[in-house]
Amino acid sequence: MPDLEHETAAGGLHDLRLHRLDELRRRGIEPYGGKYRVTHHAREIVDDFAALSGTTVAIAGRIMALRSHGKATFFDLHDATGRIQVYARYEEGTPGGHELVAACDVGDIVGVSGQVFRTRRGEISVALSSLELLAKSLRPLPEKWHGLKDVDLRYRQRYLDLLVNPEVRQTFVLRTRIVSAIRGFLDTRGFLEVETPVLQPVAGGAVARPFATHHNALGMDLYLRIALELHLKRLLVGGLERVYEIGRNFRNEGISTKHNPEFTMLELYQAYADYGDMMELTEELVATVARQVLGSPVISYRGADIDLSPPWRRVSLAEAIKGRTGVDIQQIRDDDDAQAVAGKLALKLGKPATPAAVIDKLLELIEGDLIRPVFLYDYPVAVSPLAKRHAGEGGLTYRFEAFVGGRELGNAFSELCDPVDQRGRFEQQRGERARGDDEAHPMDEDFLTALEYGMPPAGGLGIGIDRLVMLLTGQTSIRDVILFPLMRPRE
RNA sequence: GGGCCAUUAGCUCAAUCGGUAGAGCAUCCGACUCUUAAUCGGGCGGUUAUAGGUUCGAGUCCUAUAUGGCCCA
Repeated sequence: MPDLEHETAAGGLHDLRLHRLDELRRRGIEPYGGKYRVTHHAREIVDDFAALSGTTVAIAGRIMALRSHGKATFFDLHDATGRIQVYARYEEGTPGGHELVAACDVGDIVGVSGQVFRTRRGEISVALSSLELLAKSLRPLPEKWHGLKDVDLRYRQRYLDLLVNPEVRQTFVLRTRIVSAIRGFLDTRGFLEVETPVLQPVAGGAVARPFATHHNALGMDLYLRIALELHLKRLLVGGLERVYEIGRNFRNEGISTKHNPEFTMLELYQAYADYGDMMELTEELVATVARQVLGSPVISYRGADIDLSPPWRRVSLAEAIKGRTGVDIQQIRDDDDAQAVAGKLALKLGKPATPAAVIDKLLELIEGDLIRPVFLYDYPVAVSPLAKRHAGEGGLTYRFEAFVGGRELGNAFSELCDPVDQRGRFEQQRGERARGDDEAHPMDEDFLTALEYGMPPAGGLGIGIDRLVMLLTGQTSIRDVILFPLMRPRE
């Protein structure tokens, strides 16, 4: 037997509890249980106390605090619904149960049955009549009062973050409810949820660098998808008129408070609709989800109240950029124009000064000011290789982006369904790539073949789910709405 | 990719001008039959992220590295 008086360092604690594990087994107590028949949860017992008082319940959860008074012990049991206090009392003649209580540590997962009652101090509790150890904990939990604050540890060991920081748990519960609300909204409007490939020979549908991988049996290089778009449009060709997918995209780019290499997008396509319909759908969807999940279309974000109720303001991209920077993007027609503007405003592009690059940069400059919901519409063809050309305005497309809280929330357009025009756009993008823009859209012959069979005119919409969750939960970092954000390995 | 900041006990944090590394919680031992951040008494726990350097002396100053955060690209 180790010297318990002196075996209490962190490693020592681990050894100590391993030793206790052996002790328990030696006494015929298995510290890792199986099925436990739970009859009630903490929340129910508190909510239905009047009905449950005096009845016997079986609950299970983790011991998060332990207050031992010699022959009486109180502990806080946490389950998925909340916290309930358990009261264990030493009774003459039944010492066995009490010994087991004494063997419990903070962090252990136990099943308890007993009668519901209220203590003298008024706390609704369960008076323990039997205790079953379901999982012994070998490591100390983070501090009970201050929680876990070290962001590095919070992301790397998210389970601890969830365990001790209730507001974190709440954020992720909201995330799930938001996604469910979106599904409900779309399902009732006749949209069909589908799944399309993550592994693709050509990664298209967006402007981004893909992750590359390899299929051994086929001896074939593949990419992880960067967007859902091109496969969903193939489904429009196939006669599915309203489809959507909520799926993971992968982009091989830097990490920031707005970017995680894998993130979740909603994309939906509606045949015979246009980008005006997509604006209405966007504002309706976001406001409905906010009402369902938060109870109100007015949210508080970074100290500002933002009303998400439709209709949202609509401003052309050209007006928005001109108003803020004085630049008329209609006048940026070729690389010379682009270079002139880039030089005049001292834009740092990081890639060749093409009209597309300069317009992207200008948009980035004004983005932070777009707090209240707004649609910026009619984007140039140069930055919209998959959107239908504007009938009236040369060089523009029927495309918009939605902004809320200073961030892009969604991107939509009337889909380009002319296969000849689409081929031309891809050729154009190939040119951009040849000039050094490795994010330019790749040629996709398989997709063009599909278009050549005839794709109905359609409106398409993409919404960044992580961004939407950030907006609705008041988080300012994408890592706080992704359970396990990408981290460099430690050591 | 660049700049700035952080890294001290399992967790949350102190440490004056460069002069003996501390506290609370957790943990261990003891007391205690209605406590709830239980309380009371007594202990254990540190290569101050890592590797170098300056100095009589470094948690503190310098350099590099690692990880993270914020800002910029």
